[in-house]
Amino acid sequence: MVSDQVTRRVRRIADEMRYHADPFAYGLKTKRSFTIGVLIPDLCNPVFPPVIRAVERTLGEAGYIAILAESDNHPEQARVVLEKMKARRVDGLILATALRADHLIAECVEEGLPVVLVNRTVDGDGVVCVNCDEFEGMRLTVGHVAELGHRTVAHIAGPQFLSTGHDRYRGFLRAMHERELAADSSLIRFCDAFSEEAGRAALEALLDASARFTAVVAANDLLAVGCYDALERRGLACPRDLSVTGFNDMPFVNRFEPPLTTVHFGLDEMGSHAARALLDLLDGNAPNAESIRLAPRLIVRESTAPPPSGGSPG
Amino acid sequence: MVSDQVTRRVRRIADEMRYHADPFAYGLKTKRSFTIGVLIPDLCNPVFPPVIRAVERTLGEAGYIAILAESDNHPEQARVVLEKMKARRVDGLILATALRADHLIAECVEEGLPVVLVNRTVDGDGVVCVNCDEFEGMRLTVGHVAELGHRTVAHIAGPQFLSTGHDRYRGFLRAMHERELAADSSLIRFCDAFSEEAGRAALEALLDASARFTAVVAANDLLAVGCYDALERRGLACPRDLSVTGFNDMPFVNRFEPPLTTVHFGLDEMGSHAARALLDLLDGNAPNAESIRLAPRLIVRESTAPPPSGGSPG
DNA sequence: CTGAAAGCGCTAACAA
DNA sequence: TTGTTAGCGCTTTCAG
Repeated sequence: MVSDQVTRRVRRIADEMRYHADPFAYGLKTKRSFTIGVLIPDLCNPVFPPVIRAVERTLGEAGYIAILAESDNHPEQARVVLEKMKARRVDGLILATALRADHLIAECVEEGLPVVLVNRTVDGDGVVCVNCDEFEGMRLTVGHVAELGHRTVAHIAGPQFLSTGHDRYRGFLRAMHERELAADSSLIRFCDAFSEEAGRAALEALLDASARFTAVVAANDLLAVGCYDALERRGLACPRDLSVTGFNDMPFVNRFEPPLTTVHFGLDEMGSHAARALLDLLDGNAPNAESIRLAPRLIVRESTAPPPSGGSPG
Repeated sequence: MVSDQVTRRVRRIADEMRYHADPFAYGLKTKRSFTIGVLIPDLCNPVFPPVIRAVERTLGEAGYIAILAESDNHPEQARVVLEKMKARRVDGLILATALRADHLIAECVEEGLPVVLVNRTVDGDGVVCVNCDEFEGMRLTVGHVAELGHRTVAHIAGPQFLSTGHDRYRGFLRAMHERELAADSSLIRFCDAFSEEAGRAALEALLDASARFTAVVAANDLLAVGCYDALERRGLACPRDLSVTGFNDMPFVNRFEPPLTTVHFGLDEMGSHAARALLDLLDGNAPNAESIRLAPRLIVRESTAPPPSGGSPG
């Protein structure tokens, strides 16, 4: 109802005067903050920066900003932080911290707060998730070590209360079965965190036990580099004495010693998908893809090799 | 004027009812958002996560939240993003993107918006900076390679429009002079970004030139790993053919091949100092430390060794 | 000392 | 279609 030209002129002058609609007044009236809460376990895990970056970009293009917080892997910390975000009147949430059975999420959903999970899923449905196809990732990994000639392969599993830990564990079992390899339960160790420290401890425990194995499939890259540490402490070499694989292909693992064989998927892609799904929710549309599952790809580097001929280190 | 007991009871009931003062109404009235803008060049540079984490923690304890944005090393992007932050009515700014002569910062200061620079300084004064003692870092580095027996040392310098690039360059020159080593200008290459790619290109250029050198001091870790790439392309080995050093000791460089000799300083410490300085400013106090300079420490790892006896690669 | 009311800068509903 | 106004939930001032 107003000419384009006038619109432009007004816009220009508004810019010149550096006028911005006051977000407080706007929000007070409309209850919208154009702010999204993004909750991750740990910023210093190199997996997250690429996804956060993609999330912030995608959100930013739509006029939203993200407020970032870490849970430090503590559910009670997650609760505190979530409460703060709600107090800040966030319009929606992107969570990378979800437990498999997470009442915090159920709560948000009940309150009608749009939520998207990234790199996590939750048991049951009703909440949009974007993650990697963990089963396929494990199939690729196990296939690779099997083809290298490994028959006894160990698994350093992640926390089973996290979907990534649980799905990769189940994926490992299934893939072993498909390859007709025995998944000896004494060759599986569960970690209570996705950390280098936990990975090191788990592999040391495995090496201390009498069982023999020539390859170890870790549930993520951090766990895998923890395995490097365990090997170093024992004076063993990777991949000469033991092949190790990771999951995530986080930045820089290609430069590690040895460069890590791992499962790659688009971390930035994961972030932008998640943000877009949330924007859909925010627009009141059901997101066009209910849950998004990214295709993984195995990146073979130098941490895997055929098994040593003279036996195993275990 | 109200009893403690009553206060507690009210607090408890408010919590139970999940009452939160509305930030919109509060902000509309008071013009305070309890929000800080944090601007960094690039989230995927591993230096930043630790500082951001520390910043967010410190700010969070004081009831503030951070909104994070990346400039992608583009001043015009920085301007856009800063404008958005101002539109969001941030109470203050923490900038890791400052140019040495940055009118954006001058502008903020004029507007009375509290600003603290982190890992950057700005020419002249009037703005609080927290960074590492770059000169001392370079003194440590040059001292180390000199003591290893290197006489001809090259420098891959960072962008000179950034204080880190400029100060480390000057620090290199000064340290060489102190060691009575010639700082041959043909052995110095300037990069226009702190990136692996720029570091690789710079070292390749140096290797292509006829000058000889046995060690290269890179202005940061990313540049240093770029040097690794250049060496690999030429079939040269570090440190056998060439010693290389970095700066920052970013996470995981200890796992690189070879583990990088580099200058360490507390990234988290830098972040918390910056946040605390900003909180001081916000409280109307002049920050108790005008500008904070962190002490560096050299971490000797395996990327440096005595010079090869048979000459140099250059 | 306590309680009422104005007003922050917007949007949306309504009246003209 | 256009202009006016109530009111969002706080803080702060001012009157009681």
